[in-house]
Amino acid sequence: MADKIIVFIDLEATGLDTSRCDIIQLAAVCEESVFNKYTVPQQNLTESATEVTGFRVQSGRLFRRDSPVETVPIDDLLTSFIDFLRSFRRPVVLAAHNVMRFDAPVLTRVMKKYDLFLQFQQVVSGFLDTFLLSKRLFPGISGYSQVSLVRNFLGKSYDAHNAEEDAKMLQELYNVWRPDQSRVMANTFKVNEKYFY
DNA sequence: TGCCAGGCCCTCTTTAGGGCCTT
Repeated sequence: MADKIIVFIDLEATGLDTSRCDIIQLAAVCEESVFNKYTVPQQNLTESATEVTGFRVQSGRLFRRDSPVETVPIDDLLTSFIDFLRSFRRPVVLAAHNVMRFDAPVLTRVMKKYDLFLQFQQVVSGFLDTFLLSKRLFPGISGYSQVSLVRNFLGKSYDAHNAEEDAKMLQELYNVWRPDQSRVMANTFKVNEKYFY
């Protein structure tokens, strides 16, 4: 684990169905390095995703809360994300909240769809699930959503469902928690193609 | 027509059900 570097990520998507949703925003944070890109999804957002994320597509353009957002094609987003991860020149562990139930299946499926999974697998060694980690670290607290964890441990509210802000807050939480290596290892999972979606 | 994610975890469990967490 010592040779690895943890990159905190978050993605916003058109819905919760990991077998078919499209990525809208992908963000990654590692100390002061930040990656954040948007793409126009190919399918409509579910009603709840529109409500929760504030994204909508109109005339082929992406808007968040009525402000236009600069976008790139999805394959550009994915390749530049891999380039960003490769720039650390160390095996990367991608950390996200509930990553095993959402971000990992989506990322894996989409990387495979664009023939980028092998490249992805070459730079990413595992996924660290901070949702599972937080439940092990702090049993019995009132809730484990990222919003409630940020409120309880950092004492602030933030622009949730903006992937960049979510990733930055997750890094702050992790830095406050300072979990020992055995806890981190126990909640880190290998990258493979067998995610259920 | 009517449905619409789904695996993990917990417990008033195991011949099961419901809540959590992600968008």
